[in-house]
Amino acid sequence: MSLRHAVLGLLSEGPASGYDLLKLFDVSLANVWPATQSQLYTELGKLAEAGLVDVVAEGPRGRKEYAVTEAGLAELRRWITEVEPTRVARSDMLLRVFFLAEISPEQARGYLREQAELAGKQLERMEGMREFVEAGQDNLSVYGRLALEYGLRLAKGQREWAEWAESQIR
Amino acid sequence: MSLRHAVLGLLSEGPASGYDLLKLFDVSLANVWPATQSQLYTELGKLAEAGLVDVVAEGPRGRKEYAVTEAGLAELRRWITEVEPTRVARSDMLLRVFFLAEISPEQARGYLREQAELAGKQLERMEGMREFVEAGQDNLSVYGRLALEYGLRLAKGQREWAEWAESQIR
DNA sequence: ATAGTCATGTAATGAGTTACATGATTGC
DNA sequence: GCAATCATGTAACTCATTACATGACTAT
Repeated sequence: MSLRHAVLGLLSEGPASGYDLLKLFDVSLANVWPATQSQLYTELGKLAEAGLVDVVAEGPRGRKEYAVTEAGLAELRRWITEVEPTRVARSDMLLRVFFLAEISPEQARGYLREQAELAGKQLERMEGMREFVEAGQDNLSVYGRLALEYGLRLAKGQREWAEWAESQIR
Repeated sequence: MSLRHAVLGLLSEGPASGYDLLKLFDVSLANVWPATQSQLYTELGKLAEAGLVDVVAEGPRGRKEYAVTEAGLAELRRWITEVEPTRVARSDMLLRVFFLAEISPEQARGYLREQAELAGKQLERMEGMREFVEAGQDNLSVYGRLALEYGLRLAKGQREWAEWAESQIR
């Protein structure tokens, strides 16, 4: 049930339309909780029905602007403080590692080398995001910096691990 | 479509029943790709229908032992070498970080401290798994060690990050 | 005028979770 | 005899992805 809370969280920064949220997801939560257009509109509908958000304005082209309600904010806070984050994060990258015996050592090393490179590329992308996020003064940017730092450390660790793992295979 | 490949991968080590696989998941892939009993039996059915596994024996209590076919192995190898691992790993732990402005600084620090502690506990659990995994000589254990090392590094990094992040909030 | 972007919605499908349902065999 | 464990299967529901469908407004 995290998409719901992602939407409530974004709306807590100010009212927005489904379309706005879609773009907001792309620049902020994309690496943490991606969402599709379809999912967003459906969720906004459910959220409105549950009274956690309200339609506060209608604009051109059928644009509907949503704002989070008090009940929505309460639900967001409850989720942050009282619901335990999911223990396991699925990783099909790591799942493949278990089965590397099924391919040749050269191929296995190739796989790990590619993972190291991908981590490197992601690292670069995130370094690029940094200046963007550093600029913002809104809540999302302030705390987004903590999340970005996590991402940077994760990518570095992943690259180092993949390089080490490659060296372990002979 | 990773559950399918997780099953093929486990069966590549030798024939097993749904029940066996369920236990195997718990001791090997639980932290990387958890699966429920229900999911496993359903997937085995589909896999058999697709010709990627065969029922090779039937035992007491309706036990069915499955073995991976050549086609199944080919599919497993194709998946490892040709299918790109998923880019983003969803993290509702990190998602909450974006919205920490919604709760008090004390609560936010508390949240991060708890994440640090949870990472510490997971670290201990994995240290415990280490001796178990170090003992095995099968393919799954050999490559499982690489995955375990990843988990250890990840947990350490996560703990350090959470402690750092906590210190950033005033 | 027309291309681009803004804007919302639905349908189909696949994947994952929880709960229910059932029964055989084994060890004490 | 009875509890534990072995063993499989199905149903209902939620969540996520992809594709389809439609149309209004804006800038050139």
